[in-house]
Amino acid sequence: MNIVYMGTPDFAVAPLENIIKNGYHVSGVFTQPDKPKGRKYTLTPPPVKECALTYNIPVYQPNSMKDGTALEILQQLNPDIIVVVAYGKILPKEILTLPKYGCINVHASLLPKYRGAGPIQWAVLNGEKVTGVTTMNMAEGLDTGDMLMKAQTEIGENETATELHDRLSLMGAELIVETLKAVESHTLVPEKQDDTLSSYAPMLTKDLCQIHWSDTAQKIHNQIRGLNSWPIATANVNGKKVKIFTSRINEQFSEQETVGKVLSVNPLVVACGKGSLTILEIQPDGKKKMTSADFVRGYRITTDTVFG
RNA sequence: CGCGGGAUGGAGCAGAUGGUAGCUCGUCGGGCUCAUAACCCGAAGGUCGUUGGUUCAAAUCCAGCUCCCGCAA
Repeated sequence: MNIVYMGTPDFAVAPLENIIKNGYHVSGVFTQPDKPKGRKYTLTPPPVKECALTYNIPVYQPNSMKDGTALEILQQLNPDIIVVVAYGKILPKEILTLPKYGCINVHASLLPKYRGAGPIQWAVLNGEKVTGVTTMNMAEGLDTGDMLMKAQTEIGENETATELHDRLSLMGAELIVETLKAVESHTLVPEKQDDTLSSYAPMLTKDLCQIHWSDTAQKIHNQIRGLNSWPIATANVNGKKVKIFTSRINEQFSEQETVGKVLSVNPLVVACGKGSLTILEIQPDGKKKMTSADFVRGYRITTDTVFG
């Protein structure tokens, strides 16, 4: 089977590799153009590109999928199927219908829930207990295609979006290969999505970062987990901004405390609207990430300190 | 040349107006405890990122360089 793969970030690397390792022929990889990154504004290739190059697979990075050049390339590659994993571009109908078996996509949620660009993070932010990956036949709508296979997993109480991301990436890698095998043996039974159960998970923005200590400890904990590793939940201490990377829910100290007040310094515990949070990893503005113990020492945190 | 913060013993930080380098920890030794991440006593450990300049004298002032980080993309 001749496959063209489309994907961009880390999430899409494992699935690509697993497809290759299972002996499928990947004749071309589409990925987003290199983008300037970091303070020095250096042009950085997307992870999928670097991966594809190590396997000597031709890489294509069109700016647009709609101007016809992508279509031309695809016609030459003549894939039996296109596999799309977090590519980041909408495919026009001409491309969706080009391959014999169409385009299939791996999405990091149990569809129809969490359609969109941020399914993993939003599942954590909302405190979901279970999530998974879904493969589907791509349709013109965003993540609305008929579902092919699913795999589900529990979200750990303290699991961060980063950790979940990595696990789902591996699950997606397994599931896409299973799906491809099923495509070949024609044993798939596509299942329509129930649109009434759907929800949308947009890309994260920095508006979500600020912690409101009047929220429940559970909600803030979800916020911290879900925004890790980007864009990271933030708070203010003694007039300085800090990023909070890791926390644990603390049921004790729940009542009648000023919200945001430091209840304990070792370990560092902060009062919330309901319950309290133990802070484990924190990063002051302009500094490196450090343990809360180091933070308490260097920044003179006492039980009179109040987080804002 | 996008904006800004920073580089001080193993860790995190203080060190206005230049003149013996400190704090909270950690480490090592000892003590007290049935015991302890607790407490008490003592010790070791720093070319103050790098190069040059100003000065009788610079961690502290000036310039260049390297690296780290936040914002913006």
